[in-house]
Amino acid sequence: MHRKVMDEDLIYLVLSLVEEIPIGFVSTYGQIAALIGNPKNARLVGRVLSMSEYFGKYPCHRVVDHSGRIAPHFKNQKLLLQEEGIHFINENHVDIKRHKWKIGE
DNA sequence: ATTTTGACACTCT
DNA sequence: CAGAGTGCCAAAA
Repeated sequence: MHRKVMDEDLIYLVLSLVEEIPIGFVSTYGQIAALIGNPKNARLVGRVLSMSEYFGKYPCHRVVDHSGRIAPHFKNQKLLLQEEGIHFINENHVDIKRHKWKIGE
């Protein structure tokens, strides 16, 4: 029988997708949200990622917002991305047009 | 129960 | 892209 997706399932879904983002690419909260079937709830993805360290190590630094802006209060993110070859157009925006991850590449 | 807050997105300007 | 305005949803106050 069908039951509503609960937080733990959600966390699993989000993190398993984040884990699939290849080195050198970035995804967005909205993209992940759409992939888990909640296109309207990108904020939920951000909430999960904010607690992701508790569940293990995931490449959560490869998730940015729709304009390419990196997460506030996550100072290591820029360095981690640059180490993977991501180009920045300014202090806190990656070149998302160039690096956005498309499923199936 | 109502308001505020936050790792967001979309549409215009 | 930057800013402002509006929509969204869940957790915290």
